[in-house]
Amino acid sequence: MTKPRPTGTTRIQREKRQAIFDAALDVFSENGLRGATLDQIAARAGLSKPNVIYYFEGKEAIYKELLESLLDIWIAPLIELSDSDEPIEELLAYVRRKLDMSRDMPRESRLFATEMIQAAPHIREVISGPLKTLMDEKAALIQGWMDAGRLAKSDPYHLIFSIWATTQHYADFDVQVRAVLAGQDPFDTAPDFVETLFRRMLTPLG
Amino acid sequence: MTKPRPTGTTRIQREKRQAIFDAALDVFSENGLRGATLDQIAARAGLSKPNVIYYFEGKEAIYKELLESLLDIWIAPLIELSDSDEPIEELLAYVRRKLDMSRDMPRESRLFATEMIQAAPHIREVISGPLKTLMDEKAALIQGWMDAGRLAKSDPYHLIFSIWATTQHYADFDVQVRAVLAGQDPFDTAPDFVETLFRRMLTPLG
DNA sequence: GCACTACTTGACCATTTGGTCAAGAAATTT
DNA sequence: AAATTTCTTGACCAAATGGTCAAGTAGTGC
Repeated sequence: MTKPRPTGTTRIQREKRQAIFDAALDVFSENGLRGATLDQIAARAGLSKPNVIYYFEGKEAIYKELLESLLDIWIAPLIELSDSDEPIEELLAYVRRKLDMSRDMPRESRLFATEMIQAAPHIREVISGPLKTLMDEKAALIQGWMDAGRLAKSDPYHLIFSIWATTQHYADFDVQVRAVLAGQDPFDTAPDFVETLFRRMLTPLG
Repeated sequence: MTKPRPTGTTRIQREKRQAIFDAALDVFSENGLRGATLDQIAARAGLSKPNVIYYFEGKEAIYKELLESLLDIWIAPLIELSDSDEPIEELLAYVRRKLDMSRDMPRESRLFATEMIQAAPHIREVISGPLKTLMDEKAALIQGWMDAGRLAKSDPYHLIFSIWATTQHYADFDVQVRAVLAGQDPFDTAPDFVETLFRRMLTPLG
């Protein structure tokens, strides 16, 4: 028998659970699951440690629920990628959305990055299940565009990987990027660069 | 007064310290500094915990010395990037070396990635000092090629970032990449893709 | 106001973990 | 082989940490 937890959705429950999620996102994205402590999360949420445990089963449960609640948001841009008369613009819009997410949701990006680097023990099934299915679907869409000559030919999977890599880099390695750029805001210049990069990659030759 | 540590370089000291570094690279790259334990490191090195402390000041010291000892190796490819009659081939060779490192040294890649994601508290000075200087130098080299019309114009800093991002992605997100590719070895197909990507990006238009 | 439920927390506990220490086992030197 | 130094570890400790619990404090419906 697990201890009873609040299941309803009173105002107070929504607020406190949200506060815990916010705090947990801060802490987990900075230190990973193992490096984070309940005390840190509780302090940053403005709650006592037992109070946090009142709302969640424990540290691991917070982490897992947080990851799962963010997964949908995280892959939404890829889901939105759909057939279009202008495949290049469609893909560049995807690139732009991903770059916007790196700018506006860096903690989420780092959270997923850390989870992936550590072999994704908590979302492995999602990755090799629904995410793979989604990737196959979108790769087929892109392949179709390539076959129709509307897009330069290349490997659709690696294309998506390279979009992920270049855009997420600005969130995950923010410190390094900013140190090297010495004060200049990366997001002032990155959009133009990545657009150029992928436009050249996608545009069929002459 | 800090406790005396072995300073000489006897055979046994070299071997044991190396064994600890190897084990630490495993453990730190999987869990980060805070997520790793001395017991894990000791066990994987085949030593007792006090024995590990005999060779290093402590957990943090192992981490820091490991990071620093790997830094040189890690940035060596960028140092090697130098002036050439064929700038595109020179840069593509750099891309290839970085991709080879992702394939052959994934633990090192993940170690640095985790450190960066966590705001690089242990190598910040290196990043904003020597690494920035190196980047400025290489960016100027690349800018020179662009000004001479031998390379398509773009932002040299972002160009290097995108090379880092795309190549390191295959090491850091190995699990995800392999899950999506369903058994196919990423490194069979990645080299061609990244070469195409950057060749198109670098080749001046008509 | 009263009864009842939802919420909150100080004090506490068991385990994990970074690190110490004294004493012994191997090497090495003389 | 005796003396000396280097290496090794079982037992131990203090702090950190995930989690519990009983007792109390708000809310809420009547």
